[in-house]
Amino acid sequence: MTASRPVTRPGAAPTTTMSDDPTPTNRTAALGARRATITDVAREAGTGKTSISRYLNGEMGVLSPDLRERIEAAIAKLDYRPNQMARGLKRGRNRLIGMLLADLTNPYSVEVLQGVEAACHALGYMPLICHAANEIDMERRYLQLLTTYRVEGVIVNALGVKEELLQGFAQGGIPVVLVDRSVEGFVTDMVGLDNPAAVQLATCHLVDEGFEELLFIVQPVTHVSSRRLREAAFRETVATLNASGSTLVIDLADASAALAELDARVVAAKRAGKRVALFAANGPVALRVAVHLKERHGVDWQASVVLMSIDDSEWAQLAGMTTVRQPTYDIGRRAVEFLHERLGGAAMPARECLLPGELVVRASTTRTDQLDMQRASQGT
Amino acid sequence: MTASRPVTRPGAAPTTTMSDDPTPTNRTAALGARRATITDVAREAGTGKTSISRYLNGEMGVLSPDLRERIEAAIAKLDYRPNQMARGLKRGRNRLIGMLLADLTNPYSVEVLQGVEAACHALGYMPLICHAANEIDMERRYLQLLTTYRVEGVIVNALGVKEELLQGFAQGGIPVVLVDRSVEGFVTDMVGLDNPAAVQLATCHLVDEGFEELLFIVQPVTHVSSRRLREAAFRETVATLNASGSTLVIDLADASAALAELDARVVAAKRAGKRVALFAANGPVALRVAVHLKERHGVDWQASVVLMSIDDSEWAQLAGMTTVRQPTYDIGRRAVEFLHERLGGAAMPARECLLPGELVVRASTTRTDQLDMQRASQGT
DNA sequence: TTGTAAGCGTTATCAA
DNA sequence: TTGATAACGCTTACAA
Repeated sequence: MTASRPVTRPGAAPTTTMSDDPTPTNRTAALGARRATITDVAREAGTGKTSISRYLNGEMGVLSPDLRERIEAAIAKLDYRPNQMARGLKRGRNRLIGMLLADLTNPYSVEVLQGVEAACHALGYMPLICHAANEIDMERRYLQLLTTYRVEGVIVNALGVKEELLQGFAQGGIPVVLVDRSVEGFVTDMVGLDNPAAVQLATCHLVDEGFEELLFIVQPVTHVSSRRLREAAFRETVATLNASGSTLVIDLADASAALAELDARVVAAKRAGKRVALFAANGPVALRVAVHLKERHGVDWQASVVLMSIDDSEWAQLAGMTTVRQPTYDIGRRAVEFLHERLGGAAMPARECLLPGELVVRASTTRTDQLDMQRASQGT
Repeated sequence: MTASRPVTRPGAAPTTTMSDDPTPTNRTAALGARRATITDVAREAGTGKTSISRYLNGEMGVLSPDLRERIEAAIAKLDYRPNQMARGLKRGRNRLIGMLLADLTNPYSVEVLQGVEAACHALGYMPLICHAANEIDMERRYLQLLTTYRVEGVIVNALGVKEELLQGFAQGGIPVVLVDRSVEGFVTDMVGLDNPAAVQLATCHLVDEGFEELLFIVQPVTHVSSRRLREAAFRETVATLNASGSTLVIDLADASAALAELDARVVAAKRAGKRVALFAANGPVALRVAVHLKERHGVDWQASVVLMSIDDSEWAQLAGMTTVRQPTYDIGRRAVEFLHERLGGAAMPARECLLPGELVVRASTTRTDQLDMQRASQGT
């Protein structure tokens, strides 16, 4: 069972090319497949493990140039890499940071991830990325796994976690930073979009552009604070501006009813002679709605219905759709920084970092286009 | 420095709600922030570590019901979780599988990842996901890190790795599975799309639909085998069918020249009275081209130019673009299975698993649309 | 400046 | 059926 596992050998590989040295000619060959350990290096360099460890940890001031050279040579010769696991076990910290993502299919997550990765890189952490893929069970399971791998901290883009699970980390002294949304009953650092400001920005833009009936489309707001905040901000802004607007809740897993309702409202508004604009609460909603509108109104759907959204999806440019771009990269970066500060011992009340969104104006909401819209607004 | 890190305390957290028990009232409180170890459990259960270990590893047949119950209770009481790092250190395997992705921004990667995750889950592995974000340095760095964390195997969607780096894994007895593309000079298991078949499928479709001039658009093929294979297959198919077609290389980082050339070729073909179709070698290329065409021909660009692509991007449906959908999920799954077999000791020549793509026909290449195209084909 | 030895949380060996 | 005890690969007092 633990027999030496034969290394992949050429044989009759179809498409691939060359490479035909039959024996593992390199330096590690003597050790078999086993990786060199600190003991091997010590022996090779003719010294003790301590000195190797010192070398590895950069305590150069305390090593004679001679010894240092021998160590360097030994490490190179054996192609030695310190075992992080062992290191972590001894030190009590393994530089691992858990990053739990609700849905990588949402470009938002990928972008946040990029920020997280960059910051981790800069600060010497290794992100242990967990993708719940919208499965609440997966989320729970990964959270357990993270605790099992003894991550030093976690960044959570929550799907449906309950407060208690996260509480477990906090009580274990493992800092938790929430991203995009908070978790009911759990007080901790959190980073995300300044939803009220972003929604206000967008809503004002629509009103400025002369739209008279606004329809905000959002997934079920239960337990997802960012959705709730966006919806609330929409209503509030509409009220403040004395504009006319309503909210439509759509479940992406079963959207037909909501989409029918959407059509109905659009038609009603048009009948009332109002210019109507649709405002999707995030990228996935926007895509779903766009696909529907295209099915209903044809390729030229944008002449009939105006759509904008939060999240600057990659196809937004193609569709010429106005959006609010989230500062995703910074959100990720900031989350890691929060964690880093906590890991450094910072003891302060939970913080909240709300970053501003950026309005990206495109043709969809622009006056010239509205004229087209006017012209074609007869569709039922 | 190692002082007990104060757990996040409410304070004046703005948006969040409730939770105000001032003391950590739960069971682990007595231990401070430290997680319970196997020794703690043994003491609590009034037995030795060995029995706990046996329990953890499911050797139930060798435990008296009584002891078993006590252990169960102790584990629950202390909320004990075995430390994977320590486990791995002792056992020599930590169930970690490295997954190196070239670019998560490409939905292809995310989809493959989903398959990988599912398979890992099923087989009891934990994927350690590394995202090179198109940076060749990152890729190298992550590869080093993976070796440092002693992953049991690696799945690599290569960016620009050199054979030697990967050779290091193989020689260390760590199986490597390549995804989507091979690495020159490195012979190992690999999983990906059956490029020749997929391209042939698409090309035949275009010819069947009556297109007379085909333009294949692909990123620089150097060192990315899948691109090379697709391009070759395109040329071959075109030759076999006695059709007319050419290839255009586009560098997404600096696309203007290629896009100008593209326009020129399209115009030339149309002047010659030929129906022309563009065939993008992957999703990112398709998006770039589509955005360009839209800028050039306006919202109704699809009436002027026909585009299809490999990779069924999320916006493909919105644009009504014909595509070849890759079996991404299966690719990921298969890669893990390959790894699992190697880890189980399977010693056989390197294998190659080429999965078929699926043609998804949409309006862009469909006859009725071509008529529109004909009508509007006067654009310079 | 260098080395010895103890121990991190497990599992494996061996004896009871 | 159970339990000491010795590793695993590393860091860290503490000596020399």
